[in-house]
Amino acid sequence: MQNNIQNNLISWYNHNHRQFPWRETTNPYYIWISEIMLQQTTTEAVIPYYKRFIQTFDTIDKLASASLEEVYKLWEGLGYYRRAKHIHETAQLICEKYDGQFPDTYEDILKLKGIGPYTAGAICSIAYGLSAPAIDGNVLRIISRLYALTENIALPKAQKNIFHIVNDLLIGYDASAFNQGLMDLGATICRPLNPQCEICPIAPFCKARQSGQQKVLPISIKNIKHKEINYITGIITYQDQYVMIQNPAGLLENLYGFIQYELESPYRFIEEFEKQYYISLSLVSYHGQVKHVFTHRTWHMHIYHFTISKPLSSLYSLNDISQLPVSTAHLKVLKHYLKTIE
DNA sequence: AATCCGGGGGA
DNA sequence: TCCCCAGGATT
Repeated sequence: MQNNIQNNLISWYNHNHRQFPWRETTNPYYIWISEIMLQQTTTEAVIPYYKRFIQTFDTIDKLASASLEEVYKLWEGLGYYRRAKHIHETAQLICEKYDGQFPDTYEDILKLKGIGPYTAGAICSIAYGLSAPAIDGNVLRIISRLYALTENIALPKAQKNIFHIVNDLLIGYDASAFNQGLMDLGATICRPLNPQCEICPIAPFCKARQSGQQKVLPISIKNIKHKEINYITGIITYQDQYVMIQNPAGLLENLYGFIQYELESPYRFIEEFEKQYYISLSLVSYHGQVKHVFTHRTWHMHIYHFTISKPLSSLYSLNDISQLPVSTAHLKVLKHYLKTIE
């Protein structure tokens, strides 16, 4: 066998690849679910969610007939909740349009909601053995080093260039092993910091290593803007029940949480709440603050306990709440609040 | 092209 | 702290 990038990588992958539950199947439905969960999410975080998900919905049909709420609950804590919504919608579309069979061409797969170029390529190559690139963060880094590319890989132009490079490399080779080989190489050897070039199967072909630039490349410069927001977060109770609302479109869409306003005083919270719900609030106590960091913002949630004198529609007991999909931020708030009233 | 969309872990 | 992670949709 010829000694080249492709053969070295594929052979290395076949002998050294990592074990994951989604690598025990080529069922397109399972590969699809795993690839959606793996978007911007570490493999270790995905494992328990993946197992639980396919155990609960072992067929596309069962996923399609489930309620959206049930799918959100299985996604609770994983983040990027639109993924759950898209998976649910897409399962229903597959049942109607494709008779419950996951589509098997790149074009059809790419049309599905929540599936972009990376995920379409991954599903095509892993589930169907089709020759399609799957360009993720690992591949951008590896190809940048392999060819000593000096462009900023955060830019779409650089990413398109890399797509074409991988597309050419793939022709005539095992796309599944090649694509997954790049992922494993990026995760274990060609890591962002301190790449292990001594044991890399494609080191002889690496331009960055040849020129001593392996600790400089890739160039990856991103614009980061981080906002900090203060919230008055209201724990509003009626007897032993809590007011929880479902978030509108935007951050944490459709997840449940406590009512919070971007204000500086709990007294202004009362004004705002009464204006919106026409129910009077009594301020009872302060319970400290909880910080939650998102990628683009940080919430400082100042927790106040209020009571209402008559019931509101969205009241839930603690037992009810455990059945609702709730954001990690507000699960932290609830836990903190309960600890302070022990 | 820029911005939004979560949460966790490593250094 | 900062950065990254098997990215995609929207504007």
